[in-house]
Amino acid sequence: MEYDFRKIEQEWQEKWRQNKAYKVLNESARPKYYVLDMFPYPSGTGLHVGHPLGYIASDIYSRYKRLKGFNVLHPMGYDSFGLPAEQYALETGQHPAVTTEKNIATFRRQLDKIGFSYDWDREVRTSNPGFYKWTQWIFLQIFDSWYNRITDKAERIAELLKIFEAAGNVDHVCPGDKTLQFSAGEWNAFDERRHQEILMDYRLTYSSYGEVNWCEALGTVLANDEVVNGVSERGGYPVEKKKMRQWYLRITDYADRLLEGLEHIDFSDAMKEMQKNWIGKSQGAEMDFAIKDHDQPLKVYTTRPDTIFGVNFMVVAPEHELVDQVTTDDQKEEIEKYLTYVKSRSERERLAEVKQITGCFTGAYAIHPFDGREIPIWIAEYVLAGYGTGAIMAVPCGDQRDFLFAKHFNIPITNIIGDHFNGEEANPTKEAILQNSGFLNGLLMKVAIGVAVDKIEELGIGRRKVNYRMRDAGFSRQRYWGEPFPIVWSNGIAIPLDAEELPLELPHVDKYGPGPNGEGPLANIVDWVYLTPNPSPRERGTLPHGDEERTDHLSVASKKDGEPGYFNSSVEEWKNTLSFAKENRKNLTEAGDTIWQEIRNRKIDGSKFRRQHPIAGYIPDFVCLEKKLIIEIDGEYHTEEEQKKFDAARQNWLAENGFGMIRFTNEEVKVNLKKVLNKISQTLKENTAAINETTNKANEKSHPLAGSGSPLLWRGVGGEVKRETSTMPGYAGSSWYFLRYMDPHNDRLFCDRKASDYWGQVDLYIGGTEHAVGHLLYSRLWTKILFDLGYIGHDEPYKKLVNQGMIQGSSRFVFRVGLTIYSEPGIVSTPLIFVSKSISDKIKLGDEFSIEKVKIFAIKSIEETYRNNKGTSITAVSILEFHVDVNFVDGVELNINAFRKWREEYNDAEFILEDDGKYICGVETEKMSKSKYNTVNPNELVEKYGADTFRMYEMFLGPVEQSKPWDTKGIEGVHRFLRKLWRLFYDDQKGKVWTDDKATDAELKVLHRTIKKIDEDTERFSFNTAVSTFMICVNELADLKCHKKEILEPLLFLLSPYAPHISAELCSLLGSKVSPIGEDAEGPVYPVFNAALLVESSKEYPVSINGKVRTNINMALDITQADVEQIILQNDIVQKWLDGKEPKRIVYVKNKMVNVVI
RNA sequence: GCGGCGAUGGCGAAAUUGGUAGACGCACUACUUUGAGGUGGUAGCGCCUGUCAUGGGCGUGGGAGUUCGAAUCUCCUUUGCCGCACCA
Repeated sequence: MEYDFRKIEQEWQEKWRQNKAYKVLNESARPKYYVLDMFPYPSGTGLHVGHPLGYIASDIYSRYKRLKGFNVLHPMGYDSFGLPAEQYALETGQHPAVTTEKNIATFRRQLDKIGFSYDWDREVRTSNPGFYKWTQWIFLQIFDSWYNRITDKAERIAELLKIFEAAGNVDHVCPGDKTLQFSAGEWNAFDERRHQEILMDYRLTYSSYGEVNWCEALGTVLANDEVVNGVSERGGYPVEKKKMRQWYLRITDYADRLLEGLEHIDFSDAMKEMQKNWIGKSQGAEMDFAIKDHDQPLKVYTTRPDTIFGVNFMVVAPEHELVDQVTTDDQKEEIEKYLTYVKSRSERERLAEVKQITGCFTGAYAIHPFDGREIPIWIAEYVLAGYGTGAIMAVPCGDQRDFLFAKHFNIPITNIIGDHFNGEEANPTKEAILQNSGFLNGLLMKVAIGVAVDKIEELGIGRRKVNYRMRDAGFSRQRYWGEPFPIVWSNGIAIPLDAEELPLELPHVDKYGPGPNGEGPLANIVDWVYLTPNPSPRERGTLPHGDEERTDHLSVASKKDGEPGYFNSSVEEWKNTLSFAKENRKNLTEAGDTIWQEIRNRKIDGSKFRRQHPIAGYIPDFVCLEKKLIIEIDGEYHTEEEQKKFDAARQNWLAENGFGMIRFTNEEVKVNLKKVLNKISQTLKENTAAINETTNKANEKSHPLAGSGSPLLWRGVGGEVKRETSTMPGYAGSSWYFLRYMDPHNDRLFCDRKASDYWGQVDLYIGGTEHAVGHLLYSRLWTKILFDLGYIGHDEPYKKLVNQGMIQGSSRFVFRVGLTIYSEPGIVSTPLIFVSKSISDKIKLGDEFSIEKVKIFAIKSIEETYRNNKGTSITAVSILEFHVDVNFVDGVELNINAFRKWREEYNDAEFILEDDGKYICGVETEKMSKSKYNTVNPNELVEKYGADTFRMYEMFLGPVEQSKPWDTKGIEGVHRFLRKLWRLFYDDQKGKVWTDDKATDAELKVLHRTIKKIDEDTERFSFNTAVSTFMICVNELADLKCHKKEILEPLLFLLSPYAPHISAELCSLLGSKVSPIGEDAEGPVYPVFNAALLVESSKEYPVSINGKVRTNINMALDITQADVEQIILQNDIVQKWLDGKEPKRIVYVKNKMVNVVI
């Protein structure tokens, strides 16, 4: 019986799927364990061998934990919102939802082949409304929160309101505007708009104008971590600074807690270091320098207040607000010139020319607070507006940049550190004794820092200050394929949707181009954006479609109801309606006029009524848009039966959209105006409840206007109401997805507290380093906020993080000959010639002989093509390198035939080979990528060797955390091992060879050594050594000719996490009572190590002379020092090395070794 | 410039606490199974040197140090990768 891995793997995968072997429940008597992979972005290129590395590692660990008796949560999903799908849509017109769906299917097919133990019932996709409903919901919770510095946690905005009403903001500095101060009285006197503006400056997600990273090519803003060296991380497009309204996460409020939290989690040093760097906390002082002939001081930030007497000049950022004010008339021109120059330079140029020294003197002087010196104020690019105060005190003897600047502009340098400064370069030491430093003279700099700040604070010219490099994270993108913000704007105030109105679904678009004014594609969908009933074309902004093809909900409704006259179906019709309405206003009835006089100018309840204002294509007598109330005065026209029918249909439609209507007859108005007005006032008050009801009804029916926001909240705001048209960034969904896995189908909450309390933190998180400061930081932030708000019980999402290394591709190159041809009679085409590695090397080195050889070869080829062409000569030969698909290369030898077929133009290519007739390719290790033709498809390997082999080989390559080049060749060794294992059970010739015989001590020793090692290795993620251990074990059992079930069955349980299919098959053939997959286990089924079996009574002690091992001597393990000495000295080899001398010392370490020192 | 991580045979690597450096696998060599290829099996395989044979010297990027003993600890240095970067 052969090891037919294809059949075995297919059958078992099918079986596990059918009996839901990997289903995980939220309640269990067993302890929980949560193993998580970073879910993939489903890209169009599918998986290469680098992707599954982490998945295999986590799968092995999950299976291992399961066998050890844990209830293991091991889910998988897709981060399916994102830029690439949308870029693809822009290029091809295919809807991102469609391509994403397709890509996911491909991913799933590939993943399934590898035999993972995911519970697919818990799958999440960030682009599913069922998922992003909760992303939006969490966003709203964050929106409704602020950071209380006193309790040091996020709290609800309602709490903040209470504080403001009672005490103003004296205890709570406004993070958005630190200068803002108001008392309770002032607060209470502010109007609603001012309230909302101030609250926005406190919210943890907020919208504000700010400098953003704008990427023109991508048509969107990017977060700081998405910009690398001045270009976009994706695509490498230029990024510029631009002022725009954006949403932000106030992550800076959490800087300290994010920093502090790192102490309690198990991340690699590198990872922690990266996060620390990103947060960039620095301790220093902020201090004011008076400016000569000027009221306002210059505020600077420094981490080295001890160097205060070494200041020789001040530098402020070119963008600094004081520049304008302090520049003297003499310098105005120079400064203008410099500012123009700075503005002309893109971010990229600035970064590229970091070492260039530029700057300009403003003509102004600051006054040194201690010695009264006048210090010139300069502006220079090297000071950034965004950090600290945007101004520095320059100490050239201690700071290299200041030093270079001083040298460049011939500014004198004060030395305050004596011999530590050599005049050649700055010395940033803290160990020097200060000189020329007034009251700090004679102090060690380290000590002087504190002394200086104390003095500064005492004089009231500055204070201790902590600064962070981290900025608030941009949270909006001018893009389509992301979560829509559950926010509507009304007269500049952001109003959150009600929870019941979520999810706010992403509307369908046909075009993905940007909207007007730098807005995203959603801005093009007028009907979706504008919630003001029946907005005018002016309100709508631009018109996306041609007039004739405009088919919005209004016209749809009109067609449905068969009311051609009442609803607009085109702009033309709308205009008609409008002019009709205008006409109507001139011809008010008597009753109408009576009412109008009573309700105009917000006379009733402050509600704004309009008369004859077109709405939903019809023109009611009066309408209050804020409260969605219509008043009709029943004229004669409407008494006709036919018109009554229309009225009913219309009223029905209006009701569905949240409009209430009250009607009066002309008589009523004339006879009892007071009663009529009372009724209006009454209805305005009551209407809110009715409106909510109708809105919900509309939602259920998924009317085009469904989810149009809560009218209740618009009260008192009025005016144009439109949706936020940005979408959330890629990291929104991934900031909390690990919580959704715990309770994936919950439609009442993002995750039940019971579920999150049960599963708690992710015990093991495996993924790449590329998310160090993006996803990992943001998800830590969201977790902390959700914790503060009481939705979950832990404030760090991941207990332990393991970063898998990158698998690099091993690229292969071919060397094409580049020829410069001189041709007498006319043009000849260049022959396509490829030379093998050694020849190309020689040509590159300028080896005359090889160049001549190639020339002759080329001439011959040309002459053969152009028979009589004798006038051709070759003047120069060069070498061009091209990536060649690694699949055409066996090791380094090119398969010439396959290569010829690769591209049409290669069909007739000629090859100059090595002496042994082979074409040898160039080799280089680089990132695995389709464009480099060095990707290896895991499915081809699974097809050829099986999933078990593939899994083990990926692990065998080396430590999971290390980057390493892929080499397909080695997979044979692992495959050999699995076949060797199989032969312990079944032999090709003899068939079944396994027996029920009793195991010997030697065999048990082999088994238990293996159990111990595998257990330890798996526990510490040393999967490569575990695979070796399996190999050693099988080699030893084969040597012992051991075919005993007693030994082999436990071995299969050990192996099962690594190679589940073969283990399951062999266990089944052995007739095992328990599955090695662990699906039916109530408790641990993992083999238990029995130390007693490994106890030895003696050991081959290595004996070294002066540290070099010379022989081995077998001695009892518990032998004493005295006995050792006696035995050792009798040994021939030791005698030989002693050469008659007495040993100085004999070191004996029990269970280790013996060392004789001569 | 700052920070982090590494450097061990032809290659991927192992050495968990300072205790026999190179386990395991690939590649390679020889033999064997087979008609042949593949497969399977046996043996060899760090470098240098040497023999009838036991052997000897060197060796974990380089240099110094601590130690009876260092791939492992300390200092210096070279170099590679990764991250941050006019961050005051």
